[in-house]
Amino acid sequence: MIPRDWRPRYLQLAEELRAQIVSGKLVQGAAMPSETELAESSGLSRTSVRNAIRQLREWGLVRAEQGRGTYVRAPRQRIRRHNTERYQWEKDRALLDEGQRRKTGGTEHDTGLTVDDLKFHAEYAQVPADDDMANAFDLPTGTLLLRRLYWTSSRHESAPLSVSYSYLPYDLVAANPELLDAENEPWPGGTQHQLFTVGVELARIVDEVRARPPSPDEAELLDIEPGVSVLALRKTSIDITDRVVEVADIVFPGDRTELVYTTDLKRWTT
Amino acid sequence: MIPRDWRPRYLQLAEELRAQIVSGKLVQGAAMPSETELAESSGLSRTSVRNAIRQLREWGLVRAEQGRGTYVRAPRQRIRRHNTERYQWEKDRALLDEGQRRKTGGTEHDTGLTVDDLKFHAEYAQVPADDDMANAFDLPTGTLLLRRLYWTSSRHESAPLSVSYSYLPYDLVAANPELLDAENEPWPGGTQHQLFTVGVELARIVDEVRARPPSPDEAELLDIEPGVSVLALRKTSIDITDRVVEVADIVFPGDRTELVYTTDLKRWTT
DNA sequence: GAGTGGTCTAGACCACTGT
DNA sequence: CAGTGGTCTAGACCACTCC
Repeated sequence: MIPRDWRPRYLQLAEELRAQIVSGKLVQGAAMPSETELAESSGLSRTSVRNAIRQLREWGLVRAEQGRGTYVRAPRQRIRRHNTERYQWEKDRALLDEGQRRKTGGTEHDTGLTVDDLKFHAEYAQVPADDDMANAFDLPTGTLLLRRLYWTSSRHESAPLSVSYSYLPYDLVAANPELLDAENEPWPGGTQHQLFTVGVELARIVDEVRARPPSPDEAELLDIEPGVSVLALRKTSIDITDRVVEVADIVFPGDRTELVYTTDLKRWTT
Repeated sequence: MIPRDWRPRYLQLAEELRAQIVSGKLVQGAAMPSETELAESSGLSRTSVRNAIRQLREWGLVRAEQGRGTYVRAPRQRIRRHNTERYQWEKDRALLDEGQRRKTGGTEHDTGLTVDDLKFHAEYAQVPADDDMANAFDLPTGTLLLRRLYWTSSRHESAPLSVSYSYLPYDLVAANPELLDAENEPWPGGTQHQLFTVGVELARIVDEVRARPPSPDEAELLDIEPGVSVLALRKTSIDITDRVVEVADIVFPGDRTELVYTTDLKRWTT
């Protein structure tokens, strides 16, 4: 006797379609049948079909585009970001000469892509610190900050791998006017070398990691479907005088990013 | 002239309700009006009301219970888990005598709660390694593992703060039969002391952090609504002979957990 | 203009919870 | 039992895209 399937029918449909996608029957980039077609072929109402498709979107398997159709997503470029090693590597690199610094950046480190595969975007602005930033920097609310918006995307994929807002105290970086101009990005050697030019050496970096739903803006920028969360990283850089010198809010698409941290433990001395 | 509100009406309703919740007009724990009531009072169909409520659930603001009603969620116990410091602290603690080890555990460290506020659950099983685990341990598929399921919850909140599957090579821990019995949990001094009793000293711990939608089981255990992601942490412990001795998959509710990592940087020696 | 996904309606039956 | 949320139907109109 065949056991009856008591799951809701829209879920059954969602799982049938999922099976077709993972098995390759529906190839990546291909258009799915329209909702009306699916309703007819499955014998369900369009409402139920839409419920099924909502599932598939939350699973990150399909992308729906208003007026065009629903498409099977390509499996995306995944990033593994080894932050512990990355930060030390960036610090070491800040002392190299320009030629060596120019050779490679942090993102290539993570993705295995070369500089030529990547498109880089930077945008600078001067903003007063809101309460949150003032608190993060331990400076008065309203203190002038340099806000830098970055994103980097692969040439093969339009959506960026991450979007990052980096904040620096304006007075700190104004000592080197070149740091105020977005035209100088991508800066060889990155932020740690930029800080080096104004006499700052980092002592430690604190990463706070959360998962949360994307804002509408973030969902569009990162090209993720509603229901897919983002990894939100707040990175706080502290220099050797115990002063917070940079705060960065970095947002990654949750479905293709992995953050890796290594903790080295001190030896027992028994 | 008042600008017309072009957003969908279900979203407008969702935001009205959100405003009532954050302003405290709808107090935490209180029942929301039923869907039928909301439909009447808002002049929308029940379908649209349900769309609005789905939004509120994804925002983590309300909980819907089949047959009972929809309730405003209490703001939840948040955890900030300082893993870098925690792991070193656990290592140091493993060398203390039992009385001192018994005093406190790792979870209190994170939450500020005392031992008495916490309920602890442990469940042991022997399982053969699947491909994933075999790969993580660098052992043949099918190797016998000890699988330990843990969860800890606050007495004031039924849902656990995290759910953790910890895997150990069975042969390794079998050297101390006490380690095979879940009755000995919570073990004073935790896993690092358990490993100490079989002669293992950890050299480093690698954490891999992702965000993903919860499995149905996880959603129920952690009491999160569909659409709220979990933070999934794979923690790999490596001993001083470079052998993987523990792999733990730990799942946190994304809407109330923050993982914190500190990277100490080496001084420049210019 | 034809076809797509997004919104919306007015019903219906069901499983589940409380009394 | 009545009331709740979960599923489902058979329609409708809209904004959008592409031809």
